[in-house]
Amino acid sequence: MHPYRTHTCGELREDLADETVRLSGWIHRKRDHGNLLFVDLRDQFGITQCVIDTSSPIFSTVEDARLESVLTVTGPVVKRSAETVNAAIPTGHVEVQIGQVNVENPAELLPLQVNSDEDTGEEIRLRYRYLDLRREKVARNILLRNDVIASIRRRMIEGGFKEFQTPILTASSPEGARDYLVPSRLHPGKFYALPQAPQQFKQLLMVAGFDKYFQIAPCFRDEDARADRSPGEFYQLDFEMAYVTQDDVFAAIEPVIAGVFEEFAGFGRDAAWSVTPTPFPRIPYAEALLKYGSDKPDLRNPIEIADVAEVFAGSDFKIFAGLVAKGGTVRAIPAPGGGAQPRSWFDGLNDWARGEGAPGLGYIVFEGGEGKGPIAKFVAGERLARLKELTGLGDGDAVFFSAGDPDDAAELAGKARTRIGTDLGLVAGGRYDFCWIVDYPMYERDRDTGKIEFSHNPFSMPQGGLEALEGQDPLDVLAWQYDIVCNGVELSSGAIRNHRPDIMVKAFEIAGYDRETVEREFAGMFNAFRFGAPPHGGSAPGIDRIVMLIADEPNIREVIAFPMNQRAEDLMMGAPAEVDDTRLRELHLRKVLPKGAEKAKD
RNA sequence: GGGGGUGUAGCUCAGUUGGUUAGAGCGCCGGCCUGUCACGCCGGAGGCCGCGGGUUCGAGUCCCGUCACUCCCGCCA
Repeated sequence: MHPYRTHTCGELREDLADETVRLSGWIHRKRDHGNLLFVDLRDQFGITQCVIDTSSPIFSTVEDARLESVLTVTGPVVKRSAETVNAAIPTGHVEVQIGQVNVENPAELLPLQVNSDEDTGEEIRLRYRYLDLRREKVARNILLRNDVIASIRRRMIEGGFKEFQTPILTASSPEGARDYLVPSRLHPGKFYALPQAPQQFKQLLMVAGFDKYFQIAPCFRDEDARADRSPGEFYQLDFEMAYVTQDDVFAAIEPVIAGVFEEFAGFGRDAAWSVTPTPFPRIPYAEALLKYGSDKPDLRNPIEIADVAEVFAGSDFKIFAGLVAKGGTVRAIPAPGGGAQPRSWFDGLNDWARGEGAPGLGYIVFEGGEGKGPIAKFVAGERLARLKELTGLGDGDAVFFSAGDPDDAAELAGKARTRIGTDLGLVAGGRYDFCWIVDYPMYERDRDTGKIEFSHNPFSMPQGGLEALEGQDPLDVLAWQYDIVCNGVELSSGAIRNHRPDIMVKAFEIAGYDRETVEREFAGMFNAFRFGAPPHGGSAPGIDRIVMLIADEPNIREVIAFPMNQRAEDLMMGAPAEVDDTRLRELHLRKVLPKGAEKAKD
């Protein structure tokens, strides 16, 4: 007989009755009746009830073993009587009569309760992650992650993509985040950088003649964390295709994404969530900003923002009229059915808006064919009629206003849209609503410096090519750049790349980089593009976020086996850690500077 | 770097207007219990109330500072 097990803890059924089996696992729970003891033995596959009574000489060995100790038990499978069947678990029709036991590893007092789903503080969970991972919910998420990745890989390979590995120790890349640096021992004073994404490598694979590339790629960025953004490292489904248009990229990846979501849409739920059918809707960036106040709109929220500048232009409401006259705008956020809300709800939204740095949120309630509320008296007659027309609202509804500089007004309107939709219970549940955001501007003006900068990836092909860059205001140039968004979460961004050195030079020149800088900073790619580069494009959906959405988890740590905390520390392994001077010297580094010294000039 | 929230037993939390001995559930230790499956019953141990300072006759509670964790902004696709 195998020293540890003949079956798993999820495997035994009635047909094995009277057979002697051996199981190994953790003590999930004990029920001690004094002369009769039940032990629930758990492994990845399930839980099996084992039983022993005082007639056995090893009774006290089992009784003394604490929860989460690892046991190997041997004994006959016994069919349970009808009254003692536990229909709640698959193994509930049988139990194992413990004949022999071996305590493989006893457990000390636990810092967290494995057999409970009660919340435990993040710090303890991460410090004892191996115990946290024993818990049903976390373990299920991590297994889901495996299944999702396996499904993605299968679908990509079936789609003709080839999987590649690209370097981890590489040069700083131009993504815009801080790099993680690794000092070189062989080259004093020089550093490798961990890749923020395999961006240049995948483009170089296209130049190399490989037609469809993909990789479940680790990416490293030294930036602060968020609930949906793990610090330090994360994984992307990085892919790239040669000789493609934007339509081709969408057509290739949509069935993969939609397919994976459909496959797992029932995860942990009574009913499967619906998934947007392909092709996913495409929303131009400018339209998204106007209608949703965001380039990652949650389409489960039915509210659509309207531009109502004309309603207030030249009106007696001098604040808005003045803003419009100065080139500002007024955005209306409809609140269908909002008229039924108490005054305190309107006041609360106003307080919230002030907390966001806005002067407030003006509003009008439609009632009995007229407008009510603090600013309603300024919007009467034709203006009121036009407002109703633009917002599609009527009696019983309310509308809020966000006014000011178009960018600011759109942003506040977007946040208000989310709040109002949530407050009024308008956001649909049980759905994965996908869309593409397309037609991103190539450039934007930095609000502080006034300088023209790349708005997204500098390697995107401008729509219209070189002519577009030469012929018009750079701020009007659109890029072949796109994001895929699901339920308000940005899953990826991608682009048709700029594969022409002449257009690259021009594009960077507009953003203030001379030819020499481009040739030096992006040497690998720039050189490659001189030797026959195919038109190409791709994208890189975030693996962690896909799993997060499928698992319906609000925090990315719930779908990562060993995440760092918000301050990018691994509490379990003790990383980052100090190193001794000998090792620093070997790397040609001197003792570290005291805290705060990074700001000083020397 | 900035703002919000939290910090009380091993874990999750309660703790009234500042009041005398800081509680509960789970876990742990001991006792009873042969059909439970979140077993039940009885008893027990376990507390720098994050840390430091202050106000007060008296502080878990109020004030100031600080640290940790977390969420958000900045940052980052």
